[in-house]
Amino acid sequence: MSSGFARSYKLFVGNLPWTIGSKELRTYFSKYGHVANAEVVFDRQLGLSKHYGFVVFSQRDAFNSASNQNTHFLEGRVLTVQRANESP
DNA sequence: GTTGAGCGTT
Repeated sequence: MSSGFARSYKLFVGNLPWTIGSKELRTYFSKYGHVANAEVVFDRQLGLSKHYGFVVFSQRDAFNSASNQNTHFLEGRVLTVQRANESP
């Protein structure tokens, strides 16, 4: 079962609106629990968001709550949340 | 000012 206990609870968040930033992302996921770090990937060449980012939770409870829902809503848009590939 | 499919700038 794809189980995997990672050292950090990192989630890959995609389908982000163009108006969303790391702070907005952290604020949204902060509802589920304490967010250790949340950042949206930006293109250094263009300076625009890449429409996806990463959210790291400090507690498994927060990660569990967020991971329990694969579909999230932010600013009226649907966000795709998956576990990051960083740590298998 | 525009766009869109994906696992990254310090």
